[in-house]
Amino acid sequence: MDKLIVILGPTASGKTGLSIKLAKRFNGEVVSADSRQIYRGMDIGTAKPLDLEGVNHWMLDIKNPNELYAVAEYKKDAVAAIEDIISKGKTPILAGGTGLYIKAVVDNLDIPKVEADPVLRQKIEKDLEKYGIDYVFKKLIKLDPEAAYIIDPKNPRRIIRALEVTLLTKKPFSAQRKLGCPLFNVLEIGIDTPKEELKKRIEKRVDQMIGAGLVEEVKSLINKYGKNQQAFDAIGYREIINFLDNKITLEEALEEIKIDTWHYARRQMTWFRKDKRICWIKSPTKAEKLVKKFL
RNA sequence: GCCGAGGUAGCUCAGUGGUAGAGCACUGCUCUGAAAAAGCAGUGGUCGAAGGUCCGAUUCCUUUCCUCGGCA
Repeated sequence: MDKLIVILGPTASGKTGLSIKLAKRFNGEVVSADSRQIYRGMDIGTAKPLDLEGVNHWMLDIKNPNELYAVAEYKKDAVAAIEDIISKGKTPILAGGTGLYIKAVVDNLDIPKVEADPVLRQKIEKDLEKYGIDYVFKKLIKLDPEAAYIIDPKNPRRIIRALEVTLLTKKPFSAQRKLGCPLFNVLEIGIDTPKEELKKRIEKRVDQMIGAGLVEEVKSLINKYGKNQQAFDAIGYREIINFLDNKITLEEALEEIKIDTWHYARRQMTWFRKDKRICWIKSPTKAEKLVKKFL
C-alpha cells in the first residue's frame, strides 16, 4: 500500500514549517488539510504560508470565498492529489488542522452522497424556529429510529444533515455512514506543544496578523464578495467584520480572535487525542527520524 | 471634609432572613457534504472586614476599609 505522511496538531503549532521541511528532505509535496486555506484571498487571517520554499502545495487557493465547499468534496480532491503525487514517485504529506478532513482521507470515510440542499435546510430551520428542536428531532427518529443513538438531540446542524440525507435518499442516515478500507499506509505525526506555549504563540500570531494588514484584507474581501459568505464564518474574519460594522472596537475584536482561536485549538486537541495512531513529537528532528524509518 | 452609589465566582452583574445564581472565561467531551462550523457537560464563591439583633444573617443595624461619582 502506498505511504502517506500526515502532519497534524492544533493551530499555531508549527505544522506548515514542519511539512515544508519534511517535503524538502524526503522529496515530498504537501497537501493542505485546512478548511479555510482553500479560499483565495483569505491569506493573513488563515496564516497561509507565504513562502512555500519551492515545495509544491495542493489544496490551497482552490475556491473563491463565495463558493461552497465541504468534506466530501475535499476528500475526493485530496485523494486525487495524493495519488498524483505518488504517481510521480514523490512523497505525499497531508498537513493541516481540520480533523474531519484528515479523518475523511485517512479513514476513507464513505460520506453519504447527498449534497447540501439549501432549500431543504432552510425549511427545516424554519420548523426548528417554529416548533422547537424536540419536534424536529422526533421527526428524524420517526424516519430513522437508529439515529436516536448517534445524533445529538440538541444539535441543530447534526439533525438537519441527518434529515436531509434520510429524506433525499429515502434511506436512514444512520445506515449510510461507513468506514471504507484504508487507502494508504499512514504515518500520523502530531506536534505536541505545551498549552502555555501554544497560548502565547496564538496571542503573538494574532497581533502579527493585525500588523500584516488583516483589517485591509477583510475590507477588500467583503467589497468583492459581500460579508455573508460561509467562508467568512472563520476566526479572524467574523470578528473583523463586526469591527467594520462598528459593533465592537478593534481592541475587542483582537481579544475575541485570541479567545476564539484558543477555543479552536482546544477543540482540535480534543479531536486528535482520540486517534491513538498519532505519534506525538516535541521536536522536528524526531519527526524526521520517524519519517525516515517509515519510508 | 461632606453627600450619594457600590463592594457577591477569574470578569460583568442578578438575588434572598433559612450558608447563593446567570452570562462570559476556565476544564472535559461529541462529531461522516456548514467542521476555523454546530452542540453537550463539569469545576468554581468563608457574598469586603469586624461587631450586634435573631433559633438562624450574604440579606437587618453599627463601626471600619476600599472603589466610583457629585459638592466643597
